Amino acid sequence: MTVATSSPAERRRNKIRARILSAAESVFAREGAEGLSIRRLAENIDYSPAAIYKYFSSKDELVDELKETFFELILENVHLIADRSAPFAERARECLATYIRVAADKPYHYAAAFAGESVSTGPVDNEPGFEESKKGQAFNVLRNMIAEGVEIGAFRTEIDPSLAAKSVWASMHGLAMMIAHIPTYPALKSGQPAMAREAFIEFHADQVIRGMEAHHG
Amino acid sequence: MTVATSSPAERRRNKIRARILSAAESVFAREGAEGLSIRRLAENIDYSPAAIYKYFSSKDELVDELKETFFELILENVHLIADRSAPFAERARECLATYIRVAADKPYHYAAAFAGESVSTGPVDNEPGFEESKKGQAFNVLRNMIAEGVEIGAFRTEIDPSLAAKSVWASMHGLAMMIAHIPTYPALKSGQPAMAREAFIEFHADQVIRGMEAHHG
DNA sequence: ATTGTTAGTGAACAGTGTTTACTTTCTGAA
DNA sequence: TTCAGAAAGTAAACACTGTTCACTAACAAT
Repeated sequence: MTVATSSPAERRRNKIRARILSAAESVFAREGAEGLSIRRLAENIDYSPAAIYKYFSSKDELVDELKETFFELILENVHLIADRSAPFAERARECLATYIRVAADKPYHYAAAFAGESVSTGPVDNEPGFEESKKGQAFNVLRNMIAEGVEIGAFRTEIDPSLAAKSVWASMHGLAMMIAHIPTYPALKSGQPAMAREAFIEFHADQVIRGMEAHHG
Repeated sequence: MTVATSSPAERRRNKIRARILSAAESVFAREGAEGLSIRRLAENIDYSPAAIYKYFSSKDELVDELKETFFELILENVHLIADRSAPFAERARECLATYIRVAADKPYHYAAAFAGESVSTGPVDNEPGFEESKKGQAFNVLRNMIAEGVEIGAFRTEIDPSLAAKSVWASMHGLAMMIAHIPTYPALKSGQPAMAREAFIEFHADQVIRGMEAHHG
């Protein structure tokens, strides 16, 4: 407890850690988790492979940090829309669309964030730590938005926001995954005019929201 | 062109091929693609690792066959529902739910079928061979069902079945992936009573269909 | 019986993530 | 300033992976 929380050695260490992460990030973004090998990474930053293990206990841990950072990015972008003072309908649709856009921008990150090497890795609900994780926070934004929709009468009253949020998230997750794995999604038959991705994203978000809407009259 | 299409040698070969696939299938179902190694597989069937390569040109090709067989299973099950003479609304919802149930039954298969090793592997649309693939056929069942819904006035008239089918598929794909990667999905907060998976599947399918429904009156 | 194709193999190649034993470098206190 | 101890960094090995190659043994057809 002398110099707050940063000795020279410590700062140096963090810098190197960041350099490793940065090098890893750029390879990962282009070639995904399989393409990112410890040996290649070590070569990129002029270290020995073993050196990496002084900063990360495993490749998984390293990749996990990339994933967390990525979900921070999603969360930021979604928050930007969610906190806007636009009409509810528009705000809701844009939140969902933004989620997809960010995912589409870094397909490998998105796919890896869910398709963790081992099935059932990472907290997604229930387990302690979900509320605090970036994923958990993103989920909360979504749930609150749905709750607002129910309150103002835009969505059906019998809708449980927690439950619906899971359904909506699954739907958006599906499109995000499709785009992540198929660069040309949504490709159409060669004969027809191809619908632009952006338009499709809006259509999809619209469909998902329609599923919750109330119909007075 | 002598004995039609089956010499003794050929039948023997197909038998061994099937034995390899069968052994691979059971390992794959339990541990996924990563857990299925050529060496372990070879040991299981008392062959040398190199022998496998006399029957399959690569591990990918072997796994691809498992995936195709799996999608055949999905297609069969969905067809069973689609061809039933039940009310449209029920038929539609059960088609979607069935897709999820089969996926949930073999999570590794489902996840692998989409998250092929290399991004953009396998035809998903546009590319030649999609119409003929099991995936393509499943897509067609879905599109036809939506077209029927539009025709009988259950769905909005402005809906394009091809387009909507992609959106709906994405939504179901999302839930299937969630379940595939998180064995306990949809887990709820420890305080609340957990909603059963089956009920959640129906809820989700219902939401997705609602997104297309017309509202007369 | 001889040829040629096919089935099957052991050993190696080129990778992978990770660990261990070792050296060097730096830091913090006597 | 010296000196112990921790930390940084490494070469080499371990235990895997998918895959290929040269080779032998078995079988089919002429």
